[in-house]
Amino acid sequence: MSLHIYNVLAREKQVFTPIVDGQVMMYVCGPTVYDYSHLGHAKTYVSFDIVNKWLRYSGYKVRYVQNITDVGHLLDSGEDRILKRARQSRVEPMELVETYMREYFADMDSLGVMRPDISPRASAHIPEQIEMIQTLIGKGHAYESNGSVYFSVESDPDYGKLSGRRIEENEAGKRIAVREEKRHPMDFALWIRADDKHILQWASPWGRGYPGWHIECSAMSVKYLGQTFDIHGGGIDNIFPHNECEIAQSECAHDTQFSNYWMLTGSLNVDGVKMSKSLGNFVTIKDALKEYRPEALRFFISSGLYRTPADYSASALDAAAKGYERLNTAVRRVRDTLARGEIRGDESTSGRLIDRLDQTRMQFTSAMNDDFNAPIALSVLFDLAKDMNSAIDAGTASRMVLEQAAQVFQELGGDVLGVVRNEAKPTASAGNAEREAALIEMLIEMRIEARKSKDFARSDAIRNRLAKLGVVLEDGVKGTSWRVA
RNA sequence: GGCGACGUAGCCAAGUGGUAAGGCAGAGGUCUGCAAAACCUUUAUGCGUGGGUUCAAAUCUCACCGUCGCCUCCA
Repeated sequence: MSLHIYNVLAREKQVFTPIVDGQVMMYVCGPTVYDYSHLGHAKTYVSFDIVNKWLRYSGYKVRYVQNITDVGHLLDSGEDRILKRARQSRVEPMELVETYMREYFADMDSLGVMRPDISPRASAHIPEQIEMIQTLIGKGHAYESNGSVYFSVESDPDYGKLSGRRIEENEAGKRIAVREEKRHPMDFALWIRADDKHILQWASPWGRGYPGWHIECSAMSVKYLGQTFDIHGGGIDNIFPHNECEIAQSECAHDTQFSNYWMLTGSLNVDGVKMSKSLGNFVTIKDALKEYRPEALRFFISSGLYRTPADYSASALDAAAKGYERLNTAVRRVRDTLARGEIRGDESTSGRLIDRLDQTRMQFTSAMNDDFNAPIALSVLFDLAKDMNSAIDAGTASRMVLEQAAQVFQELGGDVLGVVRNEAKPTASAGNAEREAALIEMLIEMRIEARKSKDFARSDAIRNRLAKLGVVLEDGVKGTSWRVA
């Protein structure tokens, strides 16, 4: 089955056809860096990380652009949110931007999110934005008024096509304070005149000012991806006005389709309402990572569809963490069995397992090709985990089956979904790790001796003290194994 | 008020016409000195409610009830 994508523009799943065969040009709206990122951001960016990785795994050459908004994003008070925070913290605006941009990347790195190919900053693309605004004025889609420039929504018959919002409808229930400089209440700012107190300001043909929030995405996407590109992503909460305005600006400036496919993620809710900065009901990624492994957070995100809203709760995350443990226990057993060479099966006992591995790849592929259905993809991995556990228990898995299973878990569960731990790689401190392993083995031997002489008090003491150090002992039919919790 | 989603087991969550994936929790069992882990069995005659279409509906349609998002800063 070829890749199908739910295109918000058409409100249906469509066959994905890239503009250039074998190549995907993708833009995703990035964060405004004025504070720590929370799990809502994690949901969106992990979701697109999976999209990005699946496209690459499928053989596409991907150029993934995600902007960093560091100017122009206004509060409803009309104040720039970056400037406000900078003033509160008594730092330079760009110092604030730098701090939280680094934090954002650090959080994404922790979550195993592959960095975008280009992370353009709005403040570094002022000339491109001015140029685009000039084009729009030249074509009669924008007008200057009192040092600011507005986009004329009435000049764009397609305005509202993404969100399904009609200009007339909005007029009836409008709650926006009408600026007198606007011709139409729905007109939005492309360029905003700055007063003297405004620190972030640039020279322009209309005097000193700064860009509106929406124009950066239009200007930077055309620069790095072209006038028409394949996929535009973001959170559904930005469908209006932000995404709608991007389309209007770009299509009116270039007279061609902006993005062919629109993918928008569902919001992360807490007790039924959206997790957001303004409501204060958010959990930062940093705090979440103190309690849960990054793979467990990705497991939680992957257990629902990217485009439906998810509900955050401690119990939902706990359940995800346990599911993650079970899946990874199976992966660890496959790896350990291989590493220790405890292979008891051969080709005569593992024929069915070879078929299961092929089946796993096929089912995983068709799930991901069906609009990146990660929950189904995850369930396919669980089915394999169960079969591999059984095979290892029964001693029917051959070396080839174990090796291929390890590879499937690594590629699909690790490289694509990021819910499987990477195999421990040898490091500079590998010598210490070997010594530690030898010491643990020694304690296990001492415990076995104690158990043989029915000295369970002593055997339990060894197990308990190791457990306190984070080393879990498990007695199986083939002896005692250990793992780091 | 307008626009858009959604309502599936105790919880999370897939499934969009052919007879309900997966995870968590629960119950019983195997294994164990006891645990842990794993495995086996089991847990929705039913998918918000009521009509309709169909041989067949969680899936299509209509109405109603409920929840949420957006319309104002948010991924």
